[in-house]
Amino acid sequence: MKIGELANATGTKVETVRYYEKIGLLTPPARTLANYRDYGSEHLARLSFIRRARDLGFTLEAVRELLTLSDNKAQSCEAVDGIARVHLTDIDRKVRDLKSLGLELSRVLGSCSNGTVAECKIIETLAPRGKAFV
Amino acid sequence: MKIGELANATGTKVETVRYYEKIGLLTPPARTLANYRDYGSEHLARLSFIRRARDLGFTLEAVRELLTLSDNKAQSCEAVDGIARVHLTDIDRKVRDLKSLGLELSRVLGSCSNGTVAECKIIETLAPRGKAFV
DNA sequence: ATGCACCCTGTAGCAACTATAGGGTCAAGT
DNA sequence: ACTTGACCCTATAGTTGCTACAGGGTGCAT
Repeated sequence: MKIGELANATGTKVETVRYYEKIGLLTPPARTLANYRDYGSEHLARLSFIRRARDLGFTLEAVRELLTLSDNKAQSCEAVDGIARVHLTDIDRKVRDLKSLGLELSRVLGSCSNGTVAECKIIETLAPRGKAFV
Repeated sequence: MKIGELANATGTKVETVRYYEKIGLLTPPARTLANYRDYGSEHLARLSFIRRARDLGFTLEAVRELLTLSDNKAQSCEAVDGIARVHLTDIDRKVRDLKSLGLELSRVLGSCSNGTVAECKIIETLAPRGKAFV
């Protein structure tokens, strides 16, 4: 498929696709006679992963790391373990944060629909954690 | 508290705190005689919210919007409703994505701990959605 | 054969930080 | 009293991750 089709299917800008190729996140695809990029379904899956991981707040470096889990079939268990473990704790935290944020938004929305404007405690849902200052 | 303490308590760089003030996300705090910024606990809560929302992949503009839910006590139900509703669907999707990503990482980790290096299907967990190209 | 929508490379601009330069403040130690 | 080190100030330049031109080629339909 052509770059515009790939971009469209993944909700990406064409320029961004070329950018990912430039920084080595996407392998350069085959070219047509007219020098157009010609992508296959593996590019589609990979780009989709990159975009959604970015949307979840992972940096490109983190994405690159996650992708090596998939790329490098014959790597040591320790490497895989290390990468996966770090990102797992990260993911757990994000799920918790998103859920409490979602709950508070639902609460505000609910009170709104029954006529009153509830006081929004949205900030408190993501209160300081860990080394809080006393 | 001083800017360094606030930054430290929220896992932020001092420069970033000043940047947020410059773009109007944080209200300018009181100053000491020596012209040092002097923050209170409301700044701590607000900055913590901003940082964690950013970490969840919300843009600064989205964060600004979420914060208005909290700031502007006397706003119309429709405005509140609109903002909350948009971000709620966003949050639901993110939770789903994070969970399947987390599951795949757990699977890889599990197979690793029992000696084998499983083939990593991490890319497939965030497969193209919606307008997939056939 | 001529639009029009798409593709190419290259470069410049924007968002959200991050680092550096050049200088002031303050508590601790000597 | 003074200096040293960790902190603060403003202002500005650099980095990351895109995004938007500029200037030109391709390809299909009218």
